[in-house]
Amino acid sequence: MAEATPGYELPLQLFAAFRTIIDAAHADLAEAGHPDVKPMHGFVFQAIGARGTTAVELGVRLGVSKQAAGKTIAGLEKQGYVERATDPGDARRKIVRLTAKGIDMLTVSARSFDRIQAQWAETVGPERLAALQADLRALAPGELFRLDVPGWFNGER
Amino acid sequence: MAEATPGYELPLQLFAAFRTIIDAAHADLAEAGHPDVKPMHGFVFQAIGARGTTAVELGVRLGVSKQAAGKTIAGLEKQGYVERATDPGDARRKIVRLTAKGIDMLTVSARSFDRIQAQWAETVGPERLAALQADLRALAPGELFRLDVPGWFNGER
DNA sequence: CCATATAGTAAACCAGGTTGTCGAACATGG
DNA sequence: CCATGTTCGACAACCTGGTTTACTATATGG
Repeated sequence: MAEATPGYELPLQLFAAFRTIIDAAHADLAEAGHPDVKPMHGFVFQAIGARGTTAVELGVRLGVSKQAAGKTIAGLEKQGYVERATDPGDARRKIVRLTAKGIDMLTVSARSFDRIQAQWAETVGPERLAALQADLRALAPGELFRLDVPGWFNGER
Repeated sequence: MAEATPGYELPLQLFAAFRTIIDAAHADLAEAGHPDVKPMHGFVFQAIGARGTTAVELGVRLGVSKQAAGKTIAGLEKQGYVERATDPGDARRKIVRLTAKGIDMLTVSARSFDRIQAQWAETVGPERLAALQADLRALAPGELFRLDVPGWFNGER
């Protein structure tokens, strides 16, 4: 039983699927009043979480340096999605928290991802989707939240 | 039947799987004498193709400006993967062609992708992998060869 | 023959990543 | 109680790759 498809199609299919989800979620976000968010911001907000975080912690979660995390935070702060407050218990730390706008974005994107997942479950059947996710987990184990994507895609090996 | 996983995990899993394949392929490439190629370059080489192209055309295919395409070409030329020749029929154009090294890189990566696919088939079973690919085709229809990935990643919306 | 369009290049800038350095604030051992 | 070490955040310098603007050289069509 030889492969029906050349091996290079598999990564392209995976990426196309990823891209399809991101584009759909982005369409939802633009419609819900967040037209200026970039593809990966939803994941960044997910990593920040409702309880807030710090630059160092965010860097660890995203798999990037604390400086890069700091830059990202600065940018999101300028756009009004997060705010920084000093930690009363530790004057070195600055707690990064989502603003109301950021929380709204997180809510919308979470709802959008759920909607897309449900739609996919409807398309191929819930058990097929569950099998797909189980297989993906088996085939690509490890940390899910590696958002050093630009650096990875263009970067060193 | 609620989803076992939050919806945002699905795109992350898809991307992680994509990234796993790309990383494995580049490990193979490094071993085969191409240690300095980046993930993006596979798309670029695919866009150049065996017949060659020009900077403007490459920019269109990759979804970036002709200047960005020109920069990429310059970098690949310096690394010896492509070469530029003047078009005898139009002195403005410069035809970009893969060198033997570039073609070797394509060959190695194609073999690598086949190997990874076969390994995945072994891991989850050929029929599960076939089902996964069939589902991906159903869920993310449309053009597989959308090479405007560089522009899409960092691009607006 | 000239006006316009196209190919390629260059400069200045931006985004986002890296490493290195540093000061301020905390933690801890002597 | 203080000296030392560590952690957090910030800054600077640099890299890659993208953008816009501007320019030259070459084609091409009215």
